[in-house]
Amino acid sequence: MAEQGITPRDQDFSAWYNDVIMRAELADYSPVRGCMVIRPNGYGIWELMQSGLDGMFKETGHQNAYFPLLIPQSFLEKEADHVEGFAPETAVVTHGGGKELEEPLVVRPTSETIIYAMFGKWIQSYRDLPLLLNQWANVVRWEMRTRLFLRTTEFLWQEGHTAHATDEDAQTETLLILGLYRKFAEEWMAMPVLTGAKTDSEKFAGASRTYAIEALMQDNKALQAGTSHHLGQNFAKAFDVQYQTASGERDFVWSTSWGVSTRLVGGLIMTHSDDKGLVCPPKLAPIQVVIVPIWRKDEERDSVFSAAGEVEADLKASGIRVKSDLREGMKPGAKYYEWEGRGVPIRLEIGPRDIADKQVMLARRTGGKDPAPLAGLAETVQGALEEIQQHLFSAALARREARTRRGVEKDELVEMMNGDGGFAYGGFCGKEDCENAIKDATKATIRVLPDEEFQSKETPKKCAWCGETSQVEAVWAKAY
RNA sequence: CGGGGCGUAGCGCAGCUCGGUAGCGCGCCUGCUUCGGGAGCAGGAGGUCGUGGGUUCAAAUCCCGCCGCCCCGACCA
Repeated sequence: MAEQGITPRDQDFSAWYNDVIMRAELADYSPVRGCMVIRPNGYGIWELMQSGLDGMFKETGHQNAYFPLLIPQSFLEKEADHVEGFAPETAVVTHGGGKELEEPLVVRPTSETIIYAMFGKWIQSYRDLPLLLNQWANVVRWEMRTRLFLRTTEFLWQEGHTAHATDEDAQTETLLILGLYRKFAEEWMAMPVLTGAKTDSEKFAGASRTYAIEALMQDNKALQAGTSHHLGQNFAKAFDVQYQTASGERDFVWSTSWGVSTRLVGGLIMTHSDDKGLVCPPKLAPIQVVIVPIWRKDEERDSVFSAAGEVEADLKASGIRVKSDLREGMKPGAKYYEWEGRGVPIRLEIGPRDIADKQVMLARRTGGKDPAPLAGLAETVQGALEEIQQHLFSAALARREARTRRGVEKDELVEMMNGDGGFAYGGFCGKEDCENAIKDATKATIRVLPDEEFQSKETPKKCAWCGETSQVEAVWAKAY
């Protein structure tokens, strides 16, 4: 046994999750409590996520900017709900250069406040709107309990902040981003998500409305994978961000904020990986193809290495992220295990027999191994990568649907949430009392009030808890 | 902060009950033989036993304090 084993999912999902991260060398615990080190394999996934998302933001007219890490404490206190939500979890700098600061500086838990302070300077006219900014940054939230990628004290994310002339424009923006997040989750991460609005009790501190994408993990718990907030005029009023309209009046801007974080990496792991280690969707795999040469004698090694080099160059030329594993003194089987653990989607084995037959063996991380002719190999591999991407999405979608129940009433909701979990659709009267009662009884929360596309054909008539008239359909689940 | 587990070599652990010169597996280094699913043999390097105090001729082991980590809950992206 070369390395320690991975705890099976059905034995202990949390242990499995940590084992996969360690085996794939995605991250490691750091000397700082609650903070992780993102290792090259994990950071490579994040970089690909960044690049995919960044492209979408720019295509839709957003620009990147950067604001300070440190925020005057008084800024955070200007918006009542915001301070209430974030004050308990901030890290505060009280000293600098050996002296106590006149005003403490908060390490940003999110950047609304400092950004609106600047928006106030930059926005005078309706001609300055919309202002569409995004920043890639780190933030700090002093959480009580942390988990690698899912909740760390410091985490990496992007936060978009936009200002608009009208409520409608801000609403359109909020939903545009929600749609981008969904597209990214589904097309890049192969992770199906529900979209919808949050209830008041789950919405962002300071927002008028919060929308989210929610995914179902393999342990049937939900993961909030991204949020998009309509902030109304709350922050504009707190920071006095006004503009002059075309007709000459003054008005506060309407604004939005939205973000996804390194938590997405955790979602990716828990959506696709198996008991052998990470399974990475090809679009986000830092290494999409690994070439493992096989040989006995020296002269075989030479010819196999040269064949591997040609295949590598061929695939690279087609834009495939490929690596040759030329390490000597390591048997092929050992390499297979290592690359499987790291989630590389495709492995190409090249030995003397393959060279003689003008082929390679193509093994998929998701199962199956077949010969593939050298002629047209790049196209074959490209096709296989696309199939794997598709297959992962379909499998995840099927898993979610198998764990989804619609039209649940009290008994089924309780049984499901206290049992195997999953997404439970049911009627909701809209009262916070019912929401809380369900949470107390099952630890489940309303993940979203689903968008039309996800709503049930038969609209629930009664609240799943109290039985009174339902105002809206809700989706419950236990969540990370 | 409450409950549970744990700190001994890079990693995973044994040793602790009953005190007496620190051990195993993996990994690492060197060499030879191997190589189509986790290689074998030989030699070798590597440890203030989390930390501070106490008991003792003698502490990884017994006693007291502290620190840290993981898991489950409350808080949350």
